Amino acid sequence: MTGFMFSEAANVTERRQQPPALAISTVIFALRPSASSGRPVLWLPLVRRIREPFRDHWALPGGPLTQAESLQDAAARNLQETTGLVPKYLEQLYAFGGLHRSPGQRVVSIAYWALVQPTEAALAEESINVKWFRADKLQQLAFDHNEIVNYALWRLRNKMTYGTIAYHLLGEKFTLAQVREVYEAVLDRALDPANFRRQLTADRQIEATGEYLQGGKHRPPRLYRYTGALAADKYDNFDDDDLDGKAAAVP
Amino acid sequence: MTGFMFSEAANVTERRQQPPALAISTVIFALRPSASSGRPVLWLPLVRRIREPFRDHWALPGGPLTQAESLQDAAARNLQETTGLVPKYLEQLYAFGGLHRSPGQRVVSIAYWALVQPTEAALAEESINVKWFRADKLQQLAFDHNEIVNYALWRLRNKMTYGTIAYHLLGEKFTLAQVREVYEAVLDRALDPANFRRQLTADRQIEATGEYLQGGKHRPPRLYRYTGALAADKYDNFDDDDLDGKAAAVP
DNA sequence: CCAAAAGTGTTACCTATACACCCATGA
DNA sequence: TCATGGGTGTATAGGTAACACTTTTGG
Repeated sequence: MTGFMFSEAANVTERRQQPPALAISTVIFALRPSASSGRPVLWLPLVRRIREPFRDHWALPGGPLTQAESLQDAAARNLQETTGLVPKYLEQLYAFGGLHRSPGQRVVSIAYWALVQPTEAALAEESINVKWFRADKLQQLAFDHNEIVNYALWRLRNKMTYGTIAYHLLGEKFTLAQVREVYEAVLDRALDPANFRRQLTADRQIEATGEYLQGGKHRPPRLYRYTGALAADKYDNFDDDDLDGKAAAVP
Repeated sequence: MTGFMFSEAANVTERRQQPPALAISTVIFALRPSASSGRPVLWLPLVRRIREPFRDHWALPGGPLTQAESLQDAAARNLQETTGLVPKYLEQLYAFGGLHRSPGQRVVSIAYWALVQPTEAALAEESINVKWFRADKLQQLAFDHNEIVNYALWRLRNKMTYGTIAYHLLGEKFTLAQVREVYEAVLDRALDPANFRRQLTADRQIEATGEYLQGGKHRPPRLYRYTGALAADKYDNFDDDDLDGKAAAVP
């Protein structure tokens, strides 16, 4: 890089004057059958950086926050532009605001994480600059994006352990064994099919459709449907419509 | 306000051009014995706004993000300036980024929440513009700060239910009954003293000091100490589960 | 001695787990 | 028919809740 010291000095000056930039990053998870075992594995899309810093490194989809959209909307738009998919689940992850995350101007990134269904069409939407990777075998990413992904993975496993989130990685109808495979893929451990089945059938959010999945090698399993509220916990969609608000008294 | 329409028009123009401002807000909880029952109750400090918008309304402590400090540091500084206290617990809560939180320029607030010990000195540090209020009886606050407080309360109750967080609201030494009172105050329900005791004594992070609390009316209880890790790691607090918190499923 | 909180013991119940076993289907 | 995953039954362990009971102090 030419003029290295000069531009560094310029950066120092900029840092003192410019406010921190605000960006959105999104960790997008989907399941894809492993080529070897056939079991589902977590994948996520990354974009290749086409300019400095970290040129040619892979990074999370994202970008600066546009004026006209809420944080959630910005994340959803990034996701749509990158994968062509509409997420079944989208949640704020964390605001990363360390001083030296990015060389040059200071950047505060608000990270989101999403679950999308593994439509082949979507996964096929790759290009030279957008590619899907296995979440458990990531190379060195740009900025602190490895840490963001790790935190998202931690959160996903947590929700998978305690909450009801697996269905967002599946289509409308699914077998109980498919749900179990999702749990096993994310938590990376085997689960007892008998007990797992009992837990799910005890959950009233899981409803038998009456249909059966045909075409398998063995006894056709029942198809189920998730009837849990996809919208509106009391705090959902918080960012969109709201009272006016702003930071408190400036000291 | 003179020139109202003119400045409104100016604001609209500004919105399109300026990037969103970044601010930090902090919800600070402490326990204080209720005047009537003597049981501990949650209180939090608020600051009076001395300028528009929401002049003379009460608001969360906070301010714009200074260049030289991380998000966590900014929150800690706000807290210190407002209460004079150093928090025993400080964790990121959520980034609020709705479009119309603040009249005028758009503001994205990264909210933190903290637990501090109920030193009288600290609670006495009030002024005309800084005052403590009961967390369960708040008036209408500035901006969307009521919702931020409500979310912080939800998170506190959640952590109190599943995690080990009550000790951060107490001093170095405490009786098991005091811990139980904290749980009862936050969760707002009675707990069985016998079973509660057993759960805590089974926890290796709770350690008997060998001392006894004298001066009570009845049998003097043992004093215990919390030996769990207090230090926040570099990501602030990663043990955040958020269970089914701010989830937003997109239809 | 009495009141009340500290602290102990016991039991019922619920749920997670392990695992034996039957069922239904494709090949 | 056999292999295999779908699906059911059942015994056990560990933890939680309910509550009776004993202990220790101040008044």
